[in-house]
Amino acid sequence: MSNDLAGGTIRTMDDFATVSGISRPTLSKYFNDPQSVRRSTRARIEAALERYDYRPNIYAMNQNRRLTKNIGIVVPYMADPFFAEIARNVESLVIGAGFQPVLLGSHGSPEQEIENLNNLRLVKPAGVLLAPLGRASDAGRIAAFCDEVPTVTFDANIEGIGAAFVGSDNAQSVGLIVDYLCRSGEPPAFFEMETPANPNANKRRKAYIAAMERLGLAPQLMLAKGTGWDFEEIGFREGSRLLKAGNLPGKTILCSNDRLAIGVLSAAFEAGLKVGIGPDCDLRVAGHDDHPFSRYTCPTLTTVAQDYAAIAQTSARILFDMIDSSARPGMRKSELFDGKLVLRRSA
Amino acid sequence: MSNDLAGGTIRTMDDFATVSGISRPTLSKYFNDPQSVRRSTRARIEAALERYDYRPNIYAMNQNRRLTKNIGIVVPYMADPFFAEIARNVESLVIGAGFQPVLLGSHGSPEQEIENLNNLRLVKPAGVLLAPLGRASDAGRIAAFCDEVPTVTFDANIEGIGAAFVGSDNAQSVGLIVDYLCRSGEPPAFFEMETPANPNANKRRKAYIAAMERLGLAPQLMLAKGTGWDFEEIGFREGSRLLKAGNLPGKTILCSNDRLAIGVLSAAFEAGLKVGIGPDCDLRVAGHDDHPFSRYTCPTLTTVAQDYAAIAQTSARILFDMIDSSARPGMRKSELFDGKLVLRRSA
DNA sequence: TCAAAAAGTTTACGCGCGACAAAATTTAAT
DNA sequence: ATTAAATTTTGTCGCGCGTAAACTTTTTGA
Repeated sequence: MSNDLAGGTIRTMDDFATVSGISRPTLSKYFNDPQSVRRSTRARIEAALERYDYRPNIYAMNQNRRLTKNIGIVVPYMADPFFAEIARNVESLVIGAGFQPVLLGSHGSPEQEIENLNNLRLVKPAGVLLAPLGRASDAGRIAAFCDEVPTVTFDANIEGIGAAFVGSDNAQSVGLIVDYLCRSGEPPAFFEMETPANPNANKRRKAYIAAMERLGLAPQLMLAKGTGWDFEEIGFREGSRLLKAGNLPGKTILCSNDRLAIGVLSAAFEAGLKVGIGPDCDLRVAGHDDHPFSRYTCPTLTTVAQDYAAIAQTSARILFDMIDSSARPGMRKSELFDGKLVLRRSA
Repeated sequence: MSNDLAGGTIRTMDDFATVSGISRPTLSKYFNDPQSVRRSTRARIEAALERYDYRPNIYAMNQNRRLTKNIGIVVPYMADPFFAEIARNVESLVIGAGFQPVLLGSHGSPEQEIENLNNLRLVKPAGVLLAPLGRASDAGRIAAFCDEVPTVTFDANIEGIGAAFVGSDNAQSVGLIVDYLCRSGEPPAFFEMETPANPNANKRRKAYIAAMERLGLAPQLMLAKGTGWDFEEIGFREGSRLLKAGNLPGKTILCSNDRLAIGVLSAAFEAGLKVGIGPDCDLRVAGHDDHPFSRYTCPTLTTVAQDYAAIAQTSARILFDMIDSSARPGMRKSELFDGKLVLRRSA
């Protein structure tokens, strides 16, 4: 339905200025922030936009701008539905705030993580929401990046890196499930990787020990060999080994995360063990995170849910505030959210 | 170690030309295609690059280029590990070919899918690798996009859309597993969604019917109510309903995809049914796709593996060829790959 | 009602690089 | 060594938009 008053297609902002009757500088203002022009002007622009559906050239737009409207989102492992979900959460907040998300996954590789940051540098992002790999991360390079670009980290904390960190209160969440497990049966042993990639694992181990000691019980650690991000495989393999060896410290296993627990459940099933809370059950298994798949395991997995939404919202809000005030907050903030117990059939 | 011979930092290609002793047009050629300059020149440039680590401004670069080095990758649902994996596969091929991947997920929403294509338009990609939602897709708009941008579709075919399609040969793969199931026990009933979002589901249903008739058996369809992409939930809910109703057509269920099967396995477990191939088992369940989680279900899931790697490589190669020859192939090609039987414990 | 403030217009410049043409240089081939 | 071919250099233009300054119009508020 578009009139070719200008005798051709609308390709440039100048063209659009001509057909819409609005000056180009005003249009420029509008496209950078629709709220920055008067209501009536905005209406006129948007009416014209309906008819001609012009969209500014992002390359020309961003060329002269010191900061773009891009916001980088980096997660350690996109094929993990947990991160895919939280990334999606964050993504929609970024869009809602009028920014353009640039979503990158690190595939569990520190090199890829740095590569992602380098690629982000090229798009001159206004800010970055970074869930680092953790222990494996090249902390020095990440710190250098954070010096250049306002960055908020989430999920995994690397001390001192990023302007803020938002995550879960592992002490609280682990305490919660340890309390539950002890109240409802035999106290749990803690199953985790020997050298976990994720810093949360260490915090959870400490939280487990503290919770047990608080209850006057002896902590029992079960350490799984293996590295990388194939947690189900590690949980399965090492779970099988421990179950077959028959040297379990007890009848209740608390896994450092749900993906390990999924592997352990699979191992228990293979070994012919009945997992659950009934008197006829051989084993109780619990996890941590409320992974999207944890409600379809056999049996369904008792776990602690992280507050996805709050973590996403808070980290995004902190970043937006930094961008607005165009200043780093004096102190590195650290906001932690409580987990919620999710009782299912496995424990 | 960078000398400031120019008395400052290297910000522009002109600066870099000065310090490297190479003319700017030659540098421009190099950055657009390193192979396009003489070997000795390339060496000099790369030596200088080591010292000054200059990187061209992508916005200025892409502004005047008709086609960028961007390649869009769109998958229907990033939180599905199957798609995350195939996306990652494709991504690495794109990088290997010297392009910049732009990865987008459609969150199972046709609107988001179109939005993704619109966003891609803005970055003027050299080409796009698109795994469409399928039935729900806005075929008209996607077709319009494919008119503008060289696009190869994969995973889900929408007839006539895109310059080529690369996927699995559902007739072959379903035939394979139907044959196996019939040979090793009771013939399977086919479990799928009533109105599946994915066009593969329809092809698989037809393939199932054809395979059964070829064997002289009566096809049995089990249709699950529900829409959307929460397949595990649908498989669980509808699986529970069918199992409880006790009106199963038989003792073997072939699911249209692994995610449904994961739900069905969970439902069977809840219902106290033993799934597997032993004489003491109540039910056999098989899936399709070899989903990353299918090796950790209880029991582990017998399924048909799609040839991820071949699909990714072929679709990428076809797209690269199109880009190189800067021409649409005369006929819409359709390449299909065979599935491979993956025998596990569930059937 | 009238002046001050806010918003829009006109004009003009520059960003960093792609693209091209013509001249100069290097390399390859006879 | 000489010529042709390939490559690089010099120089120049323009992409589409951000942005600043000076000016004009509209809105606001007492």
